[in-house]
Amino acid sequence: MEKASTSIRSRSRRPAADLAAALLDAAAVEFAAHGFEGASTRRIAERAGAHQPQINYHFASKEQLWRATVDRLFALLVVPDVAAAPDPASAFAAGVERFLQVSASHPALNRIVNQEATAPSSRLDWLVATHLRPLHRLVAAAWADVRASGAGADLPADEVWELVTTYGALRFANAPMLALLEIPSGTEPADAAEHARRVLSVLGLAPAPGSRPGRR
Amino acid sequence: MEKASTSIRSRSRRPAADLAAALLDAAAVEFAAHGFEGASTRRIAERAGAHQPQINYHFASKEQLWRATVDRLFALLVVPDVAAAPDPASAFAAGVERFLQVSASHPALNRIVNQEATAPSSRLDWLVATHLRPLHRLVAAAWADVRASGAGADLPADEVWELVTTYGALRFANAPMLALLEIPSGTEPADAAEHARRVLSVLGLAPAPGSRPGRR
DNA sequence: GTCTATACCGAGATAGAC
DNA sequence: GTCTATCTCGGTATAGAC
Repeated sequence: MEKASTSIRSRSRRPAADLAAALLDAAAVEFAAHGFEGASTRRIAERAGAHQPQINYHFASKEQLWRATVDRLFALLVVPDVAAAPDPASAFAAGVERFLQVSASHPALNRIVNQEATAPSSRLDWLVATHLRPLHRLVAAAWADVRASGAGADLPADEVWELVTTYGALRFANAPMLALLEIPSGTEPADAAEHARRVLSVLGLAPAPGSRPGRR
Repeated sequence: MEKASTSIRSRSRRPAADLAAALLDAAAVEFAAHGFEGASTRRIAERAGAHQPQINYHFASKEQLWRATVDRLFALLVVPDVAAAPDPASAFAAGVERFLQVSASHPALNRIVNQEATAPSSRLDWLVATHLRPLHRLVAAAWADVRASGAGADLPADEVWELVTTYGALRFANAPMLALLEIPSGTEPADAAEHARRVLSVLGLAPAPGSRPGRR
């Protein structure tokens, strides 16, 4: 599409950590747009302003680069303040909003997950075992707390997971398609917050900034 | 993964139309699993029990094969009985169920759409202009009728479109991932019908086999 | 219409000078 | 650590015998 800078940086002119980070940023974009098999290390390197063999130097292989990219994206989901919410319902709502904020600002996360989700592969096995299953467990436990506190709609935890990861996240992951359909899908924090409100409303956790949860 | 049959059919032993259909079936699976760029015409031909150059004979190019594959999948969505429903709400519900039945029996449809949805491309332009925009218009008009009849939840048409295409369809498109998460997602007609009931419930069109629409 | 053979290109990865 | 040069493989597409 477009050159990273004017051309490739001259010579050994960047701290190694910076280059690794630039490669990971570029890899996220390319893997998200073309999938693992469709993405090319040449284009990733070009986007990062580097030469293609640099990838094999800093990462062992294309697959290792992919894993490092995924690790970096999922790390954005860990919330700094654990359990700083007054009740299970607002804690859950805060988690959903956090997820959607990251989904809006880093659409590569859900794009990569959905690219892998449609076919069995060693990458999908790793993705589920390393990242998705722990998250899924966390969400299930948190939803059980919400329900035990009397809040939330009468939905099983798996339905909640599906609603949040599909209806919640795809608005940002599929932004190029929605734009062509003229369905507005802003990615500013305020847009993500508004979308989170809609998702939470389906979950029976209506506005909930203060309290007053259990609706339905 | 696995050979189509024992090996490639001996010689000119299949009507041309059959081979074209077999190639389209194989293409749907491969494009759905690996995306346009990740799929290979060699594997598609192999899966169809044909030789790779046959693809360029029956279809002009990989891209033309892809378009023919998409056309064939979207053709499954056209309902034979138009306007055979007593009221807008049950007509809408029948359309949603039809969509989810096809999504369950032919997961390639939504997989291919989602593969393309994440990045601009000439394929996405064609997909939206040819198939998605007409469908989107149809759904918007049908939802307006539902709302005018006093039925359905207080949601804008675009939200309804998003809910149906994401929460509704991804359960089947992402089945390999959901299986690893041990989230049950059967693809039998009864499973699809049950899922349709859940989706329709979110839309405020609860059971609605007979009538009694407007809930919320 | 179908086959074999192959042209041509771009992929990921490696060697070795600097 | 970074570069150029190159290896090997698999991709799409085409030529031409049958």
